[in-house]
Amino acid sequence: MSRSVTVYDVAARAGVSIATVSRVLRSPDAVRATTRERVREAVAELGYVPSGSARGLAERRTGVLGLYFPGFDAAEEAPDLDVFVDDPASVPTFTLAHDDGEVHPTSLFLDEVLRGAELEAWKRGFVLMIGVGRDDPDRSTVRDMAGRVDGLVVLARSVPDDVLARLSRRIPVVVLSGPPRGDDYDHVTVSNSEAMAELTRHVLAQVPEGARVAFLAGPEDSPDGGQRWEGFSQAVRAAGIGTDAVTVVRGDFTRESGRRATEGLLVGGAPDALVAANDQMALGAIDVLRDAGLRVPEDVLVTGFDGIEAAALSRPAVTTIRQPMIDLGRAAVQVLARRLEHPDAPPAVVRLPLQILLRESSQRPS
Amino acid sequence: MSRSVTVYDVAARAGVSIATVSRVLRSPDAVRATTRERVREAVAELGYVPSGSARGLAERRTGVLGLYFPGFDAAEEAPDLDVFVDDPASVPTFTLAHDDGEVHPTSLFLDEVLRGAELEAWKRGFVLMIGVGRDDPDRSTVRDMAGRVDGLVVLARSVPDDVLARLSRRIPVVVLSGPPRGDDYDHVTVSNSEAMAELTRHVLAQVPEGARVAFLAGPEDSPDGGQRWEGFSQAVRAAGIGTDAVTVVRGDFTRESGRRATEGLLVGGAPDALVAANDQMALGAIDVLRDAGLRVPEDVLVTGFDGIEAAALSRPAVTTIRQPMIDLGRAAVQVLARRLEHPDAPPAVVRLPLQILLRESSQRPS
DNA sequence: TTGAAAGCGCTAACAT
DNA sequence: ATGTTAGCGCTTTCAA
Repeated sequence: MSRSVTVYDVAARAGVSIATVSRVLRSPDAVRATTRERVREAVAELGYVPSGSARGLAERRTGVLGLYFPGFDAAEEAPDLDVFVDDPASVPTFTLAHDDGEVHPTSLFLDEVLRGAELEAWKRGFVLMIGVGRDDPDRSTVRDMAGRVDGLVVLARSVPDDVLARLSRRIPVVVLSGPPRGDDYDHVTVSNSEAMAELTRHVLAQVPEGARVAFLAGPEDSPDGGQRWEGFSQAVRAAGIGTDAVTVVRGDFTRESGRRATEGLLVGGAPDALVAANDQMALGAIDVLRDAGLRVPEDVLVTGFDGIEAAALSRPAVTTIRQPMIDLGRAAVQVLARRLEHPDAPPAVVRLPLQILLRESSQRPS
Repeated sequence: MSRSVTVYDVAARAGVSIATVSRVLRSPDAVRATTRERVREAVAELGYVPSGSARGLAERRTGVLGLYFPGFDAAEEAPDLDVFVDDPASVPTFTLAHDDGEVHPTSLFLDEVLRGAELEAWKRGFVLMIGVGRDDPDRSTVRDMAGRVDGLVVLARSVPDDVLARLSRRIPVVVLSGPPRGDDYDHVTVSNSEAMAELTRHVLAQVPEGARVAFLAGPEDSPDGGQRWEGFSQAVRAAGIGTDAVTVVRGDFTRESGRRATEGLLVGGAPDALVAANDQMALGAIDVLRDAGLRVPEDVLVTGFDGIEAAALSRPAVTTIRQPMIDLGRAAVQVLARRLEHPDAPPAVVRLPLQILLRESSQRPS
């Protein structure tokens, strides 16, 4: 591990020039079979692994694609972990705990996007670098990444506009999820509003004329939340429902906020249907409805959005709209790869279909 | 996007030498304030982003750590996704589906390890590169990675021994999860067998003398499965239970295999307690027990292993042992970072505590 | 088919 | 405080 083995070492060992070593690695057919073998042996004997940095520099491409997320953890929340305790005996081998199923509602979304991105990157011969945006004043992480990759996928709104603009002067950038704005980046997104409108129609079809309908909105500054609201309100308007029959309460996408908002809602009397802007809040709403003695779906229809696992496992199972998470990741990398091949193609906007999953919570028993 | 901006461009623009530009970026205090400002302006105006390859080459370190997994997807299973349809109208914006909660039991484990690794890497100023092992004859992905990173975390058994040996000549390698073998790598792992023994004792304490106990084992070649079996059998022996009172059936860690194995088990009569080598199989077992009219935990005690979300959400909630997944990732990166600082320290083995989560499925109502 | 040599963009002595 | 310059390890013409 002292000094790394280089082309020079391999060349010397095989009795050839470094150019030949390079050729054996990159275009083996350009080298006579016997020499090729000699070089390969030297490579194996020395345990040679080419330096990615040197390659990247010479080739002017790194073979790496980047995926940049907004923080899926609060870094400051994570207690320091220090595995190097002085007294090994002080580390228990297990701990016993009574547990009532505390479940971390962490970003399954990002996990799956990541999977899709990795798969597609691999198919195209790239490896994937990931970075997470934390409260990092100058966004040094994403800039670091930009210097090391051939292209970057960033989640919408995870990078300030000016930083993004700067990075995109060096490498192509694809913006994932979130409303395509009229910028010059490639976008990959989903049809939030259309799908929500369709789901709303499905709900409205099941409630009586003049029923009370409620919308449980997300935070004001969420573009996804905004699009979902638009889809809902459009369907409601199209159904000729007056605004007085519609109540809107707002949460912040957490289950707890769904509970609070629903409690507020119930003060004015229970609605016949409750359309939530995401699954977590829908689950929170169901908690509160149940406590209030209301049955879902018999008394109140409830729907969510996202397709998280808890929505499927909950009783009643919650009707929702699933994001094509894996495909979002795959599509983003595809778009990036295409951009690398055609730097001057016009900006692309790819819109992926959502899947509406009809489950118990939205089916009024007839 | 034509030719990238380099130090030379910045230097020219600011009217200084490239060394000064480099200094402004790396040790700003070594440069007079006015020059520093001039350089910074040039950087901003040109949108300069330093090349990671060039840096890596000059510095002899990349600032990147690698995480290599065994394939969490069957690449060949994934249908090709091609987002560039000629007729955009052919792409639906949503699809409607009735759904009964099919849940993908994918590797939550790896997702969380990844999170932990990324967090710790970030704290230490590294970025993370990830790679997935697929049926790739010459393991080119992991070798590619090895050339691009300063250190590598590999999941146990995801890389053949000879390949690993070769990579470790270039960069330090940490092996994650799985039994530490007497090799020269650093290892980070958990106390599978001790925790399983403890859980088994908990179960045995609740069944009558002479009760029938069953173990639902994992695949033969799984080291984790093996260690869990050892913990179980050791506790059973220690309790003075004869081998005739213990039945062992084997599955492959999937829910379906848990069902099949349990069906086979029931042919010989229901056991009083069923200890499964993972959660999925425990859930499958509960499916079958319920269908057979047996109640959990009243008639049969059941336990799992892993701490997946479905185990917490299922009714009855399943007693299990949770892997400290995030901490595994964090610890692996810590060990790697330490190795980078002390290349000659003796190989470390870090063993993280497991958490036994007692839930309904293993508590005989008294 | 092979070798010599010129970069690739940066860092870090060493000079000034 | 700043500039000059020699690498870092590879790829890729261009010659032989």
